[in-house]
Amino acid sequence: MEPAFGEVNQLGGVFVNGRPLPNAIRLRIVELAQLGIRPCDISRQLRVSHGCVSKILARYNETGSILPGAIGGSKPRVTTPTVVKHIRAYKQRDPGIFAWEIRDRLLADGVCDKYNVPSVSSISRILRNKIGNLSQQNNYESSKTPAHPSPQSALQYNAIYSYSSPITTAGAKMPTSPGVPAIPGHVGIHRTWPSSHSVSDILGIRAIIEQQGAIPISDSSSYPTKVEEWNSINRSHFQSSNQAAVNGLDKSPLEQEVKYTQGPNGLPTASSFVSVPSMAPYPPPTQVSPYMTYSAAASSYMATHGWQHASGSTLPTHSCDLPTPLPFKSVQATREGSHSIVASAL
DNA sequence: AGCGTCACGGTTGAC
DNA sequence: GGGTCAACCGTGACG
Repeated sequence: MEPAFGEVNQLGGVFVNGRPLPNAIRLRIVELAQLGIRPCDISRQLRVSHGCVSKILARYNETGSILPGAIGGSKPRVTTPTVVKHIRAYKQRDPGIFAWEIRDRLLADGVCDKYNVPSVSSISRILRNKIGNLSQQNNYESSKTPAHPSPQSALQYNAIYSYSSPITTAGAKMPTSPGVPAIPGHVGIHRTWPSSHSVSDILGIRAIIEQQGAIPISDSSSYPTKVEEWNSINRSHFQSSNQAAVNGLDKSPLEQEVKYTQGPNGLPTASSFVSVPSMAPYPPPTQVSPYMTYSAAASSYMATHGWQHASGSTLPTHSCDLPTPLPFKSVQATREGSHSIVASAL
């Protein structure tokens, strides 16, 4: 059950333990950093722990994505149907083939790479469990018919198992690679950034005031429900969407966040309470309700149609990427080593 | 004072 | 349907 209320950190900010910060806040962190605001100031202003700010910025710097990683789930199976299909084909072609030979062939044929090739024992298990019957059947059939595997049966098999790349198919939940949060090209953020605008603009103070009436803040900044879906949503929306999906980042996630906002009792959840006063650089925590923690700006301008300047001009729609790398002194070597693959994809 | 790092307690989702 | 496990999360504290 989602907690209706988050906890309050030392800075007076609200967070939900175990859950990512709202997209809007994450985005704001990156924005502010891009504007040259020091992480410590970002931390205080958004009332997010500096460790978190550091982590988000480091991740952004490394991957180009502000999105959190995929939470939950299991490692990707290496014995995908495609792999099984190939193993089966090898076995059919050469019933005496060894598991290690199959493994080599999977690599040689490009079915797998060194990172996802099944172990010999896995292959043996596949041979035993999934292909054993077929082999026996083939043997049985071959005893009745000339000893070559029926092309037809192979076709049938392919018909059953053929499935295109999970990524290229719509497979929304098909993992790109669990643990890989967001391939920047897909998820994140285009490498363009709004033209220069003032801090107050980007903080959206005026925008909040002006637009608050029309667009409930709570619609935007609440916690995401399924972060993992963001990626697929981004994938599907990113290129096609010509509306102001906030930077490719995330109109859809924001829409999902709306769901998250709705607590069981109808009360606003963590980040939905916002106040303009909370935009003050260092509002005294005692003054501010914990539920005002997440400043309005990010949420509200995220909620509006595109990143609207106070002037009303809409910022570039795919603007979540920054034009230049953030001025980091170092890139955090996170424990999430798997992300380096993503980073290298940049 | 600012920042990187990591233990901790928590959530999530595939298996 | 529920348990397990391994991924992730942000906080808070330490250096």
